[in-house]
Amino acid sequence: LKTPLKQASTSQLVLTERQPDCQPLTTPPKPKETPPADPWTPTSNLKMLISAASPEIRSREQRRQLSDSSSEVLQTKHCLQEHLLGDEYEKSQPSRKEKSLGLLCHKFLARYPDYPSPSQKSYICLDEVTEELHVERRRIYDIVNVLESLHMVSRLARNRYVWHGRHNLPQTLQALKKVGEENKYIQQIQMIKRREYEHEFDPDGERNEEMASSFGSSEQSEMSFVELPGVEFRAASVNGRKYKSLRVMSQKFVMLFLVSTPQIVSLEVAAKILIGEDQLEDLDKSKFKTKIRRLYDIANVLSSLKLIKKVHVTEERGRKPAFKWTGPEVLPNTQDIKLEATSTTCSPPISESITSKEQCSKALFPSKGKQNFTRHSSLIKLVKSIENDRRKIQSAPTSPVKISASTYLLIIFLLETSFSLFLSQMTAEEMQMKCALSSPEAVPKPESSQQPALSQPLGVCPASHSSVSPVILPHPQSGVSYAIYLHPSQAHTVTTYSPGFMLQPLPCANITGIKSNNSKILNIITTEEGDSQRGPDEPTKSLAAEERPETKSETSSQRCLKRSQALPESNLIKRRKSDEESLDTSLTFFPSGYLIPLTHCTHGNKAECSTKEKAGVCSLQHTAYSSPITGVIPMPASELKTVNIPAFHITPLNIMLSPNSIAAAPVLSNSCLNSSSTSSAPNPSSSALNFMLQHIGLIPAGVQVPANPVLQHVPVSSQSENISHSSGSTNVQEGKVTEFTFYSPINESNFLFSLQFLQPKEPQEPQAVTENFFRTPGGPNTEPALSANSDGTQRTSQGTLYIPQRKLEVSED
DNA sequence: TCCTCCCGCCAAGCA
DNA sequence: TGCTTGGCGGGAGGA
Repeated sequence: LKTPLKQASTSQLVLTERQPDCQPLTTPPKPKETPPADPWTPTSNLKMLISAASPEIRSREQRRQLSDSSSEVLQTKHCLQEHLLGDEYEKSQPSRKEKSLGLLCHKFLARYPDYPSPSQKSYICLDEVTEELHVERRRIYDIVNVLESLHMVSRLARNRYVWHGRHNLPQTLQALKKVGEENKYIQQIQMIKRREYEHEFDPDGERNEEMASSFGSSEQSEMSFVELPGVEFRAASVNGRKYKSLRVMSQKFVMLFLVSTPQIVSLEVAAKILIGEDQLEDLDKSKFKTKIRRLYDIANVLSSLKLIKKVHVTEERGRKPAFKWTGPEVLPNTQDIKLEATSTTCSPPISESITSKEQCSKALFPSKGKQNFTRHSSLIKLVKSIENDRRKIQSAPTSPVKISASTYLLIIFLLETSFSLFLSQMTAEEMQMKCALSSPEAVPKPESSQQPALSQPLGVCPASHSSVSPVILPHPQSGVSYAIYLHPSQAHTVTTYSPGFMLQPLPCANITGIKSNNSKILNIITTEEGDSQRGPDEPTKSLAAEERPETKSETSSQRCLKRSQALPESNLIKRRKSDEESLDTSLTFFPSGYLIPLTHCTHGNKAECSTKEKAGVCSLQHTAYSSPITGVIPMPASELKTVNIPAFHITPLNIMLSPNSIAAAPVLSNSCLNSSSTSSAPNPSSSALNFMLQHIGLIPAGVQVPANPVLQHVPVSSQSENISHSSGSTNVQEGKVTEFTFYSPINESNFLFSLQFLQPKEPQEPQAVTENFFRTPGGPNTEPALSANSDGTQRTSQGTLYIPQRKLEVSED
């Protein structure tokens, strides 16, 4: 049994990639030709190893020669060591980088083909490897253990492993994803992030206790090595150490990527989850540090396999190392994979008919048997057909459309509530949250009829700790705006029913990957993902980073408020994908979503848009329509290309409306809008609250909930800097902001969201509401909301819904 | 200063 | 009992 030979092209590719300055692999020079007097350089050993990986020297004889030469080189090294002074010798040693596990793994992988012939088994002899690579066995174990976790190798006997290559990788990843879903890793991630967020405001809170309960007992959550059928697992030790082994850690680490959306996992979160599964009560620094060390080891190997890539996630608390999944996309299981676990405490067999996603679906949306709604060409045709029908309906003379702010808020709240319920497993009592709405029941958005037909998308981020993020954007063809609600686990089978709204799954495998027909009107809502795609030198990022205020002495509520004010500017800079390069980098982040037409609960007369539509200026109508699937219009994937959805959003919601919108609101007086004093702020109507609560089923129809006392009106003096940066608008820079801040009635320190009303210095004439009621800031060239308007006169008339998010940037090293 | 992770001790367990 | 395997954490290089 001999170590199999690696294909020449592969080894050269891998090694030259890692060592771009090395020579093309040719027949290596005989080591004997190396003059002994040559100084031992840090790269000489590496060059020799590269030569060793060359196929030309793969014959037994040549390998023997190489081995001889290696020993000679070692002798030379020792000799050199004797003759050199200590410092000189140390300097002559390979640098730390050149001895890194990642590079070693590259060299290791270069020895074996990615896809070995199934008929010919490849064997790995550890002694051989350690000798040829000149490393300690210990290091090889690190590599092999991680490879074992992916079933790329398996242990055959002492000192001997079988090389499987990447043949098993898709199956393994699929299995790991499934197990990860069943272990609710996504929820654990969310929980940790939520705890982190809350910890900012409650540093003395009983964090561990809550976290322990969220993780469940360590026994229950303990999971051992995930095996594949046909890949025998023969760990050297079958004691308790196995459950802490690098193999299991590696698998768990990979699971985190596979269940996350986006597939970025910070080391901190990963370590906490791994610790949490072991012994949460021992969550001390040293243990955390150790986990981090091991994760680095694993990450190095995974990076060498090109499964992950290191990035940095910058959020408000600083820059954190993280890794982004760059491996193959793991599609949802189409057939159950029988997994075997070596632990009795492992998850139940995965062959159960009800998958995690289905369970999620049922938990979330318990009714209506509709399930899959697969995006298919026929579906697109159907959508077009429906849209045509709707156009015909809408072409009838109607009155101008008014969009209710409560419609938006209702959606936001509904989504937030529903998903929070599911993800955080809120209690029923918590669900009785009395969330007051300060907004008018109908806040029309004055808008010029000359508004470009294809307007800005609207970004909406839920208020807190939900793992899904809706984005509302107009639908140019249909004239209806939609909330796109993305499921973090790429749910593809979820169908929901909710009073007044229907959520339609949009199972786009890659919603950002399809070229838009109207890309110029689509804008990026900058998110963490968006940031991650942004080059480090892009101005928006630095702008956002610079403008983030930081005051350590502020109180929690102040921080909340500050966050709510600061976030828009830093995160809602819309970004337009103007070239293919940027498009490419935006791929694969949001594989699924739900579309929620915002036609429900429109108020006032319908828009008379037949003529406008002909003129191409009024294609968006927020009118109720009655198509065969009323209320359910899948968003063509082409329009989703440039939409980035925030994924981490333990985020306050910050809604900014134009004063003109407010002016048109029947229940909000101008005095309120014009006032920046707390005393004069009127208590907002509770009708919107009742409307919303009824819609989400928290209270029966007819029951009225009084205006919520937890609503706080927070006057904000001219936050011109915030506003101007976030919107890019110049004509609101000097505006006043009246802000309503919503707190949870359960925990008043729990900031939910804030509603800000903008009043520019020069009031605009109230105008008829159009589809462009809400806008996201930014856009093409970072000012899409403005640049979309050709005349620029409508900017102040456009209501703006700013969705702040936690400051979080992802940068790649 | 902090991140990153090499390095090797040493314990568990196998042959 | 020697060897293999691998958990673990000190501490140093590097950013």
